[in-house]
Amino acid sequence: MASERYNHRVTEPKWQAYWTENKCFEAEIDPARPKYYVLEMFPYPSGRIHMGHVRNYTMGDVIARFRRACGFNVLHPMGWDAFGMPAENAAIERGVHPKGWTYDNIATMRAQLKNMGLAIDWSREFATCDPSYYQHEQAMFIDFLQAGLVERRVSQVNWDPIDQTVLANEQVIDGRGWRSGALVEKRELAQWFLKITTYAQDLLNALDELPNWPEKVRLMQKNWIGRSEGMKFSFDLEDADGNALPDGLSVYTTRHDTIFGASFCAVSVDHPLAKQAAATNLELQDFRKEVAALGTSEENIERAEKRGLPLGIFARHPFLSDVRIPVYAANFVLMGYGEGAIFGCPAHDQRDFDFARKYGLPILPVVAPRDHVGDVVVGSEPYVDGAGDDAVLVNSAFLNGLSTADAKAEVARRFEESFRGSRRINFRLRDWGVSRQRYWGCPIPVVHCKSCGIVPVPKQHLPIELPEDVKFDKPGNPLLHHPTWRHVPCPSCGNAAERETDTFDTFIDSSWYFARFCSPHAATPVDAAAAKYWMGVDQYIGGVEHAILHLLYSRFFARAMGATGHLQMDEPFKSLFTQGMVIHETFKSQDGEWVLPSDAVQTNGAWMHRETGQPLTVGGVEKMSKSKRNVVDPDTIIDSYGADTARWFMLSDTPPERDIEWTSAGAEGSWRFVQRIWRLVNEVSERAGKTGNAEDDLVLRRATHKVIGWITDDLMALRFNRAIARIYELSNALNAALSKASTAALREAAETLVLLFAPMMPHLAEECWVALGNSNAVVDQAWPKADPAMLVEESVTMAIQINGKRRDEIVVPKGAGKEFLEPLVLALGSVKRVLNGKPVIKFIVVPDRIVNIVCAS
RNA sequence: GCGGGCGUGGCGUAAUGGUAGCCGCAACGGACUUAAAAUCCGUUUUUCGAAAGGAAGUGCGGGUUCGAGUCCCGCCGCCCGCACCA
Repeated sequence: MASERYNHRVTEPKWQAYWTENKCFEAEIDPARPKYYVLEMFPYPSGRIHMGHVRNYTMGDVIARFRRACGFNVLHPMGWDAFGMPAENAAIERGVHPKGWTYDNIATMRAQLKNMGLAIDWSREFATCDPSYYQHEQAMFIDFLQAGLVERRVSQVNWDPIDQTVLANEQVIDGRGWRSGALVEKRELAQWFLKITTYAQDLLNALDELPNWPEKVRLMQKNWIGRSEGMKFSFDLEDADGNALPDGLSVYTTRHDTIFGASFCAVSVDHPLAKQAAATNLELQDFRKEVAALGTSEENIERAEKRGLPLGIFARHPFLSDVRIPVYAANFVLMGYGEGAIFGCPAHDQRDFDFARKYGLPILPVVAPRDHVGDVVVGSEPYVDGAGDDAVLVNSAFLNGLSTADAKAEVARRFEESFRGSRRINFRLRDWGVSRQRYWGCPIPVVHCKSCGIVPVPKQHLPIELPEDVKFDKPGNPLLHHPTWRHVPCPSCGNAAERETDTFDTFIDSSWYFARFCSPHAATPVDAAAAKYWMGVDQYIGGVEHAILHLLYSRFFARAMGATGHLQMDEPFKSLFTQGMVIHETFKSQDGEWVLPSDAVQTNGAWMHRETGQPLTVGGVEKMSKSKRNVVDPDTIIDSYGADTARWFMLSDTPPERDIEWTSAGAEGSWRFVQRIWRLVNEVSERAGKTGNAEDDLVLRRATHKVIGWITDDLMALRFNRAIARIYELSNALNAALSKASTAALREAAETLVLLFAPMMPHLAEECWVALGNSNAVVDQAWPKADPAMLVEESVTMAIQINGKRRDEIVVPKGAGKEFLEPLVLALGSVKRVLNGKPVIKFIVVPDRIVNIVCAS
């Protein structure tokens, strides 16, 4: 009966079971149909799903169901990014095993996701900690090694003292570990590196071929790769007495045009020259320590003044035989970029300027605006512009009068002629250090042998599985403390050798999972035929926080897999969408403790604690986080309102790329709409065999077919909030027509409505479909098509403007032209009144939209 | 500092250069009810006006256009990303 409420607790599990039993979402290769691969960034099994997951997976699910209805062969898989530190922390804190903890979490979260009613092919599910997954990762690493894409080298690494592991540059944020938040230290360690820099140029170029990626993300990657065109050249060095030193000083610059403005050279404190000088210079030793301790965090950089110590040696100016400039060790020169050494041109660089001011070094201007008059003077700021054609070189011998570009070319030519230097393109991008001194990760499949050196594990010995009998009783890597695991014979000579005890950065696991989903049970990492059919991902959805790390690594991995014959597709993600966060009000008690929203109640406009009655202060609306306790548990919402309500809320009102604020009022609103739809549909189904007013039928039918077109366009463009507004419109139109239109028109509108919201609220759609008397399932219905005949309007309402101001409106036949409109409009009382006898200068008609009369004002 | 984005009712938002505010939330009024909840109907940018009907209005100041929330120039504010990268 219509009076009965829609009961999600019964309905939702029923339809979930139906979809599962009928294998509705299990994807199979079908060359006859176009494929569509929808993927949301797979979750880390932290314990329970959060609202961010609900939003992300709802969006992906709408796309999957919509595309499926449109006739695409849809692949929509799910898996688990299952290696990582939290599992080890749980082991340390609670004595559970990382493996058990992880798989338990997966079981919980899988059940939660299933409650959401997602159209996922669960037969393809895997976790990255499954040996059947990571063995392929190990095999590919060996291939990468043989292809020269892997290097082991001793390097200064970012050491996280809390997690006791190395971090990639990308994982250091403001000088702190991205996970632990600990101040990162510098250490020298032998590490494995994936040579992402091999593809620096290609990774940069290909960004232009990703038009369906957000501009923001492409820019972030561009900046991260950081290409700069410059020159590497060397200065001759001499000691204080003018005796030539054996080695030169190699520097990198992008402003070689300013060479005549050079007044000092500066090297990093880690530069060999600085280290060498420090051996006999106590002051310099202290300075090096101090700089190392400061790190490179943002605040430090802001605060740190430019400082340096002279090394007591001098560089000869390459073009001025009588000029020599001092060499400093300076805190603002980075060893990791260029040559770890620069020449300073204070007049045209802010840092050099600050440094020169502090140490009284000459500031000689060598670039000036083209239209400058008289002597060029240095003000309180360096002149750093002048890249274009509006600046010329001055005080620069043979460069005088040239543009900066021409001057660069001339300096480069002279340096190259004299073999003193060469043009050089530098990238900010560093190779990817992937060794982690942790247990819960993929073991790196190599053996260290005293006689053979580094020996890759033969592929037939893979997977190298993690031992399960490990202890977490002391800091550091449990694999290193395991009594037997690492002791193995050398695969090459058979003598006693040791396994690598480092494991992979977990970002490797997530750098190719999308390819594995194409053939999750294949004996090779990727089955070529499956990948050929399914790849690339047609729509990838995730948080913008992965704009650099995960997305750049994945693009690199696709290339490396291409070089080793595993994948024939450089760009894995054709379209990328970065969704906004879920935010929520925060509450604080009087003693400054964060309070759960579920404990906050409002009485007479004031917030108080549900139990203690203590008044609460309302804080900002912020990202849901455990620390601020402003979280809402999806389970609670799904239990009380149903998955469809939660899904509907996540798609409503706010555009998907923006942050959405979860409110209980909004959730209740969504729930009411679910009930309203149920009531409407039942009223329609009870209204059998009634004839209606032809006029009302037409109005309803037109609304129905117009909405089909709108929603189709909106879903194609991922404008979920707009699609939802249109659904409300159609349901309002249906409601208004209930007592007036014929049964046929009502049924058509109701069935269309159900099909249109089915991607968003699939359970409700199925139940309504049955209530309307259908014996099949919505999941098998094709997407509705608008009847063009219903889109043709005979008359339109046109606005009438006078001098751009709206004065009236008029209903006229569609397509009415100027000849028809002019006499009609000018005869209107409202128009006559405003014109007040003034002559019409112009009569503009925008067909079917607007009439604008221009008259003297 | 560099780069990007955004600024519209009480709130979330909508608007191929063409009637600003669709749709939702909240609020208010009414119906139903013994009552409440739920539901249904209606009102809701501001302002003047009894009404009819005016006026103003998309952060601020200019410009282009018959016409600007939308395009251009200059500001202000907020958000995000990057940052001693030579």
